[in-house]
Amino acid sequence: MKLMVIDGNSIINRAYYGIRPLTTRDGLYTHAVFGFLTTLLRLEGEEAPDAVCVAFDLHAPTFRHKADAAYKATRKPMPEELRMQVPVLKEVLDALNIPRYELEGWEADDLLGTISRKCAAAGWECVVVTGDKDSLQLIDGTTKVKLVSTRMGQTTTKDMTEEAFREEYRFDPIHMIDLKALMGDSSDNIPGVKGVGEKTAMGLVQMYGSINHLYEHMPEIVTAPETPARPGVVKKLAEGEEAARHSCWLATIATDAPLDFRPEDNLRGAPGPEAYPLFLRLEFTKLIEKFGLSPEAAPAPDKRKKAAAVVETVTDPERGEELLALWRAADHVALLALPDVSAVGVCCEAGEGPAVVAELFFERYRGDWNGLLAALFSEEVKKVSHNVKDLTRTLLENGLPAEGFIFDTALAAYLLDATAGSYDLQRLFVAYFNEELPKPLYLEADAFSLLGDGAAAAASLDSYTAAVEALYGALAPRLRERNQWGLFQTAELPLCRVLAEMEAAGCGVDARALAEFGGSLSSRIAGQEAAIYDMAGGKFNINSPKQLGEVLFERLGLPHGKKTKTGWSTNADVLEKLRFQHPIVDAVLEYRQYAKLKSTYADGLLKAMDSDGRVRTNFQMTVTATGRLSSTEPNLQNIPTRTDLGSEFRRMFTAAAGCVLVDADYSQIELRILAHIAGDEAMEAAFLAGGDFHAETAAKVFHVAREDVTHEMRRRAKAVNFGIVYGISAFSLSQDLGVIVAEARDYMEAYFATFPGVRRYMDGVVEKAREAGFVETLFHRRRDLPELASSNKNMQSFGERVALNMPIQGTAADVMKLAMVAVWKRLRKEKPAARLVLQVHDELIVECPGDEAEAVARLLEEEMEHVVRLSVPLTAEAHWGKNWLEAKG
DNA sequence: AAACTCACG
DNA sequence: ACGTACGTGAGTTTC
Repeated sequence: MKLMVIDGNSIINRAYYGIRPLTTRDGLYTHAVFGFLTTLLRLEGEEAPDAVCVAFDLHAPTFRHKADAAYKATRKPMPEELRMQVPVLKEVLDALNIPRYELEGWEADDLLGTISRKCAAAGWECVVVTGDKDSLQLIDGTTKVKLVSTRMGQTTTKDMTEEAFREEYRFDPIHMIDLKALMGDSSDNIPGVKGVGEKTAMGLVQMYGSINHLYEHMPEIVTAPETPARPGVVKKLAEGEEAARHSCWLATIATDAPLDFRPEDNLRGAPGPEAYPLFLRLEFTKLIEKFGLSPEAAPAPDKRKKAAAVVETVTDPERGEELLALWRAADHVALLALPDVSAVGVCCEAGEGPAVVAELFFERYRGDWNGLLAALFSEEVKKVSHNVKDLTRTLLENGLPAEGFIFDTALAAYLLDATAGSYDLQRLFVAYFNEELPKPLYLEADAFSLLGDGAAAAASLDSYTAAVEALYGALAPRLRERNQWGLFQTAELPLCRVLAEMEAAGCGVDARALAEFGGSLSSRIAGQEAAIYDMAGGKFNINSPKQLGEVLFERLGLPHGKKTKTGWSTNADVLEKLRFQHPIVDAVLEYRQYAKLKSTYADGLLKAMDSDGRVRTNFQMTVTATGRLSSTEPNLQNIPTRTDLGSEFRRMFTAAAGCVLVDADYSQIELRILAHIAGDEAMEAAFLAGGDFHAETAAKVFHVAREDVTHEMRRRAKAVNFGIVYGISAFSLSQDLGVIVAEARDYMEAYFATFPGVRRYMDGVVEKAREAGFVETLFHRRRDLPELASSNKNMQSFGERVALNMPIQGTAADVMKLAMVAVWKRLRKEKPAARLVLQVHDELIVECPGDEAEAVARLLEEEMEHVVRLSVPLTAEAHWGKNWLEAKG
C-alpha cells in the first residue's frame, strides 16, 4: 500500500509564485489553490497512491517557529493574496475528503516526518511531496521524496529515492541534517558554521557523515592536508562547534510529533456533496470534470431561519428512545445537567422544524434512565455544554460514560476574553445577545446548579439549554477567526476529561501524621507567643497587623518602613530588616511561619479531607489571565516547599498501598520559552550547552570564566533572569537583590548586552501590543491589554509588564496543558493502572504501582519534552517515592 | 467585603 | 514626584 503526503504550505507557496494571478469575478484570488489542485492531479496520475493526505504548518504570525522570531528580516511574511487562499484550500480539501493534518506548535515538516515513520511502522510505502530540500533527510527504504517545482505554469517533479539520493549526493539521506547544519540556511534561520559554504560542507559530510563523527576526528583532519578541510576550515570548525551542534538541532525534522495518524484513515474516497458548488464558486470549471464532480451530489441549501424552540418534558421511555435516535443523527446537541444528574436538558436542532428542547427529570421518568444516560453520554451523541469538566467529573463519579463533548461555551468564552472574570451563562447571554435569561436557576461559581422545586426548574432549564446552543453558534466562529480553534480542540477541551479524572482520583493524605504535625506546630506557636508577650510587656493579638504595628513601632520604638493604606507595613520584608534591632522581631517571624503552616495547611488540609483519606481539589480552567490552571478547596498548588519545616507537609501526601508517586517537572521552562520567542542566539546557545543556566548567565553577564562564577554572582544572575520574565524594573530588581538602583541598572545593561535578542523582544512585544491591544502565546492564547491605552502612567507600566510576561507564562501553560493531554492518552493506553493526580504549573504528579515507577517516569519525561519543538531543547526530569517529598528527587 | 500577609510557580 | 516585578488562593482581622 502506498500513501502520498503533501506539504501543503510548500506546494501552495510554489503554486502561488509559479502561476500568474487569477481571480474569480468577485475578486477572490484563486491561482494558488488552482495550482495546488492541478499539481495534485498530476501527482495522483504519476504515483497512483492508495491514500492521500496533506500536512500544514500551524503557527502564529507573530511568533514563528523554531528560531524564527528574529527572522522577519530573512523570511518574508506571506503575501496577503496568498494568505487568503490557505483557508480556501483547506475548504477544498475537506470537500474532496482528503484528510489534512496540522498540529499546534509543529511545522508541516515535522508532520511529514512523523507521518512517513508511521507509514513505515504500518508497513506502508510513503511518498513525501514537497518543494523543500529539507525533507530529503526523511528518505529511507520505504520513504521517497518527490520534489516539486512550478515555473511559468509548468509543474516539474523529481523523484528522490534512496538510490537516487546517494547517486547525487554521495552520502546517506539522514546526513542532510549535518550538511545543512554546517552550511546553514538563512531562510530557515539556521546559522551553520561561519565560513563554511556548500562546497566545503558537502566534502566534509561525504567524508565524515555526521557532525559528531566529524568532531571526533578533528585531530586527524588537522594533520591530513589532503582532506577537504584545509587548515583555515579546521579553525572555523573549531570555533563554530557550538553553532554546528545548535544548527543540527534546528535542522532535524521531528518524526515523533504527537499526531494521531493511521495510514488507512487516508484512503482515497469520493468527493463530498459540497465539492461541486464550491468549485463553481471558485470558477474551477475545468477541474470539476477532472475531479469527477457532479451537481447531483450537491446538498440542498438550508438557510431557513429556525423558529422558536419547542419544549417537552420527557417521561415516557419510548419517547426517550425516539429522541435518542434524533440526537444520534444530529450534528450536535446542546446539553445541560444538574450537578447530581437528576435532570438533563437537551436542545437539538436536527431536521427542518424548530429546535426541540427535551427535559429529562428523572424522578418523573418511568423507564431505565441509566441506559438512556449511558447512551446520551457516549461518543455517539456529539454534545455542546457549559463547564464540561465539572459535568465530566459528575458523570464519572456516577459510573456513567463521558464521551463526545465537542464544545464548551464557558471555555470558549474564556479563550476569547481571559480577563472577563466570570463566565456564567446569564452573563454570557447578555454579553453576546443583549438579552436576559430567566432567573429561577441559580448559578453558583459558574457551575450550573438548581435551587427550588422541579416546577421552577422546568420553567428555565429549557431556556438555559437553548442559550448554550445559541452561544455555541456565536462563540465557535469567533474562536476560528482568532486562530484559537486549535488551542481549544487540542488543549482546553480534551483537558476537561484529564482534569475531571484527576479531581475524582484525589491524592492520599496521611491524616494522622498531619494531625500530629499540627500539634507540634501548636506548641511552637505557644512558645513564641509567650516570648513575644514577655518582650512586648503584655498580651495583644499578634495576628493583627494593626496591633503588631503599634507594639513594634510605638511601644518599642522600632523604625517603621513602608506604610500601607491603613498603617505601617509589618510584612516579612520589613521585619527582615529589623531583625537585629530587637529580638522580638525574630520571634514574630517565627510565630508567623508556624501560624501560617498550622492554619492554612495542617488545619486547612484536615478540613478538606474526604472520608476515604484523600483530598480532592478543584482545578479551575477559567480563572487566570495567562492560561494557567488554578486550584481551590483546597489549593494544592501552594503546598510549602521552600523551607524544611514547611516541606514536611509534602511527606504527608502519600501514594496508595503498593503504589508510588512519580513527580516530573520542566526545567526552566519559562526561560527556555523566552529564548525561543526572543530568538536570542546567546541564550539559545546557553541552553543547548545544557549546563546550569543561571551560572551560565552569570559567567556571560559578569565576564568571568564559567568556573569562576561565585554563589553571589549566580544568585544575582538568577534574580535578573526572573526579573526579565516578570517585566523588570531596575528599582524592583534592586529591592530583590538588596543593592542600590544604580547597581541593578548595571546588571540589566550587562544582561541586555549579553542577550541582545531579549531586549529586541521586550521592545517589540510591547510595541505590537500597543498596536493590537492584546498579546498572545505561541498557541494563540490571548490576553487583552486595555491598560496600555490608559492615561494613568502606573496602569500603562503595568500593561507593559504584562505584555512582556503573559506570552511567556502563557506559552508555558499551553505547553503543560498539551503535555497533560499527551501523558493522559499514553498512560491510558500503556499504563492503565497509573493516573495523573496533581499539576503544579510546571510539575506533574502521577500515582502508579511501584513496579511501574521507572517506566512511568520515562513516559512522563518523553511526553513532556516532545509536546512542542522549540529552538532549544525542553527538558523534564522525573523522580519517584512513597510520598511527594521523596518524589521531588 | 476589604485589607493584609504569605504559601506556591 | 511617584510607585514598581508576573500569576494565583486562603486564613485572619477589621470595618
